[in-house]
Amino acid sequence: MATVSTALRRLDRYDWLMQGIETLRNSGIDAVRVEPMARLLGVTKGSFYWHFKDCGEFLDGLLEYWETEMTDKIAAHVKHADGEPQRQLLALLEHIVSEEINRYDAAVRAWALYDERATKVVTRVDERRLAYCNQLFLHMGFSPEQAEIRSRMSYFYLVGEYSAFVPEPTLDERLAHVRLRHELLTEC
Amino acid sequence: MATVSTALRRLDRYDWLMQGIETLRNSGIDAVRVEPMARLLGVTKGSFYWHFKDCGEFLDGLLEYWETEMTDKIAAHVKHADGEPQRQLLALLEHIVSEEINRYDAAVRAWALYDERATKVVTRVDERRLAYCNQLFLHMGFSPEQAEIRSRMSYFYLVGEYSAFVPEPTLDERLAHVRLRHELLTEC
DNA sequence: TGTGTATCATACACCATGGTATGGTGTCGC
DNA sequence: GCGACACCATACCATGGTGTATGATACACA
Repeated sequence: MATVSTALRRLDRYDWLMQGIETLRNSGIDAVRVEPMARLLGVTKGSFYWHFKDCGEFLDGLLEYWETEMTDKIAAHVKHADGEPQRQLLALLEHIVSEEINRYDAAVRAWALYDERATKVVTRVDERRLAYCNQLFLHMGFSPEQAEIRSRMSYFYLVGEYSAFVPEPTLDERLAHVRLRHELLTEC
Repeated sequence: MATVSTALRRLDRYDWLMQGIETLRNSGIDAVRVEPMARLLGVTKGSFYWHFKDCGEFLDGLLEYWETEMTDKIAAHVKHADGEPQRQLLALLEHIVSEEINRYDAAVRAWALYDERATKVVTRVDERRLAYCNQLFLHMGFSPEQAEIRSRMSYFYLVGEYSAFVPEPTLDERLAHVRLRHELLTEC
């Protein structure tokens, strides 16, 4: 057998995790299997079981990656966005919509429906986001009751838009929608 | 072997479909497998393959059942709810929230993420619901642009609430939320 | 040049499932 | 009480997955 030595770069945990994220996004958590991913990576599952003890450890790694990426991105945005809360909210919504920060959200949510570990992670992320949104409305001067309903309307819209199966509007249209929602929720 | 003849009722397609719906709701589409369901039903897969040609036919049956149940329930509600569109919308939202009409929605949406047949069905249902909601706002006198954003806010809130992982409020709280949303979206 | 180590390949045992082929069994009409 | 049929059990094969044990291989460094 001619050992064709085609620039054989060895893989590490990160390569496997990236393949897992991609497979999760494209085909769902039940397509995240060792042997198919090994084929995609051009190796065998011997590689997988070198880097990970078993599937459980791999899935925990996926969740950890997703959670930190989510919180880091939000944190990075929140930092350079001070000012009045009204403008802060608009900037946040525009950022989420234009950056497609929720790109993997649907896949992880579907996963979390039937996996307790994923449920815990998604719950933490959702509660953090919702609490942040709620604070913005409180800082605008709304009553706790109004802040709650308005923050929920802001956040659930995003989740619903990514979860519902309606033809996705263009980016421009979505940005126009953001402004209209922002107007409706802050100016009355 | 003592043939224990424990009131052995024979099954039909409907029994299998109901088991499929329950399994789908409790454990997701990837748990909808023939042999496990057969165990739950106390039979073997011989029964399944008597009533259904294969898994494809079974899954089509599940989708058909879900779609007709959804549209029938909405249609049944719409009928006896005439009057001004403003009250009609409120009645619709209250009905959806209190009847938990979206009980299987999350499971079917998760399914539809990676299955084309399910995608088509969920898309039809979502577009129908959204269009109905949109018409209500148009009848209230809102501009097409405002009707679009308000109907989307109404509907995506529901989808998002069922998809997000935040502690579900009590029924009373959710009904209070419905009234606050309705107020915000119709009275300004 | 030789040795060690990280990394992967290979082979294997084991299990779950889809689908088929065929035989068994209760029930109903006559 | 006897066929006929609806319904299910059983046995079987093919496929594809997890996890393990162990052998190959290249590269780093002496």
